[in-house]
Amino acid sequence: MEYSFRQIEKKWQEHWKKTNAYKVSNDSTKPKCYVLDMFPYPSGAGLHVGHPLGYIASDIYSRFRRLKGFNVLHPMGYDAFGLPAEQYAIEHGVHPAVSTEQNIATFRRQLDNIGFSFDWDREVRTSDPKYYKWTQWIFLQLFRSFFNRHTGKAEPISGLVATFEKEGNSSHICPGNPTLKFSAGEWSAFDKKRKEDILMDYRLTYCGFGEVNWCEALGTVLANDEVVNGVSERGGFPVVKKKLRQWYLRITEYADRLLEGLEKVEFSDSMKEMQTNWIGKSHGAEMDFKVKSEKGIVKNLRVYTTRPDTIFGVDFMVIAPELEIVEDLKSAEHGPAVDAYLEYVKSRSERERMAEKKISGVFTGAYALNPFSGREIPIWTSEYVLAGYGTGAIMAVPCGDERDHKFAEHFGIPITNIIGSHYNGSEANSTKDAILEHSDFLNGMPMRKAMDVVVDKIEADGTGKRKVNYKMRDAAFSRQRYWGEPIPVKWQDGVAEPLADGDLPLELPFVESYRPGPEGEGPLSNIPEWVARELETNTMPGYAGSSWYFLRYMDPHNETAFCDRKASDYWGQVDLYIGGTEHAVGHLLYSRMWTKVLFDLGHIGHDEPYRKLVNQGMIQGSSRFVYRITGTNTFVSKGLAQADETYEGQKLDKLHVDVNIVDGYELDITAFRAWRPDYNTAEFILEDDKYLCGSEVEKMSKSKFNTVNPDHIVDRYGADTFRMYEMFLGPVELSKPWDTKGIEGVHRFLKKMWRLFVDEQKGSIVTNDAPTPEELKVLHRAVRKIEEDTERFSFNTGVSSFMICVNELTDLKCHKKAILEQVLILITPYAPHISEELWQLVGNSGSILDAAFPVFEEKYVKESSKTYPVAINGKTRAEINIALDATQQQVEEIVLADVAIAKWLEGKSPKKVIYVKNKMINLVV
RNA sequence: ACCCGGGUGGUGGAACAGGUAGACACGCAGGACUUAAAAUCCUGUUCGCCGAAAAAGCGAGUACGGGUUCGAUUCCCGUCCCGGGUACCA
Repeated sequence: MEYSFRQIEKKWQEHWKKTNAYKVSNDSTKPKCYVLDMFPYPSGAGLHVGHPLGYIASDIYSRFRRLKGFNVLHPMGYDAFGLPAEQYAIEHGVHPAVSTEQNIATFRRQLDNIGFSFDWDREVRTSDPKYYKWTQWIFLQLFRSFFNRHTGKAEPISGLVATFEKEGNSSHICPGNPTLKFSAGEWSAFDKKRKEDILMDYRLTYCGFGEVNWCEALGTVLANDEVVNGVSERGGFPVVKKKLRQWYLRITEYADRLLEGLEKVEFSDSMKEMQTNWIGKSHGAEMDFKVKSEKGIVKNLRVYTTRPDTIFGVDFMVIAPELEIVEDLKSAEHGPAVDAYLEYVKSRSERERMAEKKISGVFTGAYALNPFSGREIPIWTSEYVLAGYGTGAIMAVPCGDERDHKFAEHFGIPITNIIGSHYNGSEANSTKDAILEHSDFLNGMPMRKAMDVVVDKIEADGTGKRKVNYKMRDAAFSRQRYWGEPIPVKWQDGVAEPLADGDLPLELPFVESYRPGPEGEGPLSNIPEWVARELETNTMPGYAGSSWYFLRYMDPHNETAFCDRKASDYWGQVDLYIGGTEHAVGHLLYSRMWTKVLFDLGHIGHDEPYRKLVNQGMIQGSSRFVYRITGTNTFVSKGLAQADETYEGQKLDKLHVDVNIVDGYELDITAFRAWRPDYNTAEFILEDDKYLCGSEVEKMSKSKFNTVNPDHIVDRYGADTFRMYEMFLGPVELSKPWDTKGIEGVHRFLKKMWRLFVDEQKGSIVTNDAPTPEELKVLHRAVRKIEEDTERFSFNTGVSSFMICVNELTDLKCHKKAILEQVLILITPYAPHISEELWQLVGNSGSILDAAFPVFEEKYVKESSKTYPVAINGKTRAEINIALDATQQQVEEIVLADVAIAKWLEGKSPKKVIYVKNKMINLVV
């Protein structure tokens, strides 16, 4: 009887399905545990070996908690709206709903292959109207709410209207228009449109205008990563900025709550740091500088600075090129240069601007006046200042800021040193600890103190004020696309009217063409009846559906609520959330905000969605390349190609080759010729009779031919081997390129475990003999280690521990049921199929899924002595076995009596003997 | 450019609170079983030096350069390289 994994795995997968083994109830006396994977986008390429890494980890943890007596919710679903399906539709004419359905079917079949414990009755799809009905409903909840800064939470906007009627907006600063002020009387006198416009500036989802990447040639708006070097990735057409009406999520109002919430959750420090930096809260001041310009139109220039103390070190000002006042500031002399520069900046994406190392900018010809000294400061414009942050204008202090310093050096702007010896003349120093010099009334004052002194002074004379600033901006919440949730709003006389809850879902209509409408509007604007109904033509972005899906899993079929309060109270927070760091500041912040809003409005009972977050690393692809002599069909082996990609003076084309027809680095020439018709007649120049490929680590993607389909691995080695191998590769948090070499070892291990139970000829060899102390020690060491490792998500060392355990039991020739049965329970989260099969084989009737996890007992593993490394000055020179309860004095005596140690001491006596119990001994000579 | 990770044998990785660097595997080399192969098992495997070999020993060694410490893969400072994110990919 050999280990026939194909048959075993099929058998148990069918059995689990038949018995509803993974069905989860909302009604249980057991403690709950909610384990969640980040939503996959069902891409057309299907599942590759990188996807399941996190799913296997969460599946192991789920099964482990179930064995520990928890009611475990472990669902799966699909983030099914998105750009790729729409792009595919444009190119192939297949409706996104159809291709998405197919992709999901593929994903599901592939997932089923791996033996996950998902409760598929709870599957959700964001593109299903039954689901997005509630995405739209939450959108309307946001629309009908504002953030009350006094209570610090979302409240119905109807309450705000009541306040306006009584007292105007004096107690509620308008977040969308901070200078807006009106009385109760004025409010009543406003017409409907005016009132609605004002309310829009308070709502948590609101309409405004924003810049998009507009590509005239493609007639569409492009995502940032579809723009490369200022042109479209597809076709290479010019891309410019265009202002369009957009919906936004007023997430900035939640900035402080999102920061505070981080203290209550278990995310890695780096994750918290990324979110904190993204929110970017800073304390500083807004300051007005009087302006001297030729045209004389601009009176003041307002800057935001976090360092008001450096006011006397300001040597120039920089304003963002897109600020309209640039037009009014430029002088006749500098006008042409400014215009040319603005033209250049227009073609630059924000990312390119930030990543640019080359310094660029132009002087506008205007000056700002230092409010204290009256000194004239030249005003420049440069792409390194972005319009969206602060006021879009900065006061540049070269001696204290690296970027400003480089700019000043590049353009030869004289640098004022206000920090004395802290500035070395060649590098900025951003210290806050210097004593100020060349700073008028601040001279001799420590910088930290000067900050307050300056702000007090400008607040007193009205030229500025303290200001808290956030780097985070409100999130754009509309897309000029088809394949997304329709926004449930009608436009009547320029006023956005929300649909009634009863009219939801607002279903996505069928379209003939996925082409965008005129002037970059979404494809929905091409549908006459949609436009006739005055419906919004933008759709929601990809992150809408994923901002709340974890709630829907709790109560997926509810038709009267997004999630019953009883269900969300029972399941509460996600106890373990596994996903990649690429979602650090997008999805994670949005879903945290939505959760807070739903909490504030009383729909759920917790305001942080995820209690603990574990980041899984990315499985990268290891690409392979062949080298073709340009213009021929002859391929040169890697080792023969020159470093500059030439061969005997001829140029070579470096081409991706399917990794599945390469063994290590050696190309399967027959398979290569069969791969594509144009390679049928390929010729090869070999080295050592082999064709060797080049390699590079890249993101796993279909276009790079480096994807590996888990189906192939499962077919060859089985799901249990695949699961354990993915874990064995290394820590889940780490990224690593996929490589199948090594999988044999894991497969061998499972066969070795199998042989503890079964002999090929004799069948079962399990006995009912009583275990020896040695066997119990092996078992309990494994229990302790595996429980610890699983608990702290160290699955790779967990797999090693199983190997050690099985190796030792094999050495002991242990075939005892009392031991082996316990090992099976330990391993069932990792390898559920084989353990279920052997569980049955040793004579159990029920499923191993609900067995009780073994309880570790110290008494079986207790040792009385330890072999200590004995070092002299930190170098290990001997090993001595000493009782664990030995005292310092006993240890010293034993060590000094040792021959090897005596040799090294050369008769000297040690200055000090360091003895760390159960660790080591070190002699200092 | 900025923010966050990572860098340990030929390879994946281990070392959990600063305490024997290289667990467990892969690969490779040698051997056993076999007509042969597969499967399985056994031995060795960081590098260098010493040595016919084995044993034993010595020295170096965790990207690089410094520092703290009796002791650093682990903590601190600086540098290089690779990956993720930077707001419309998901």
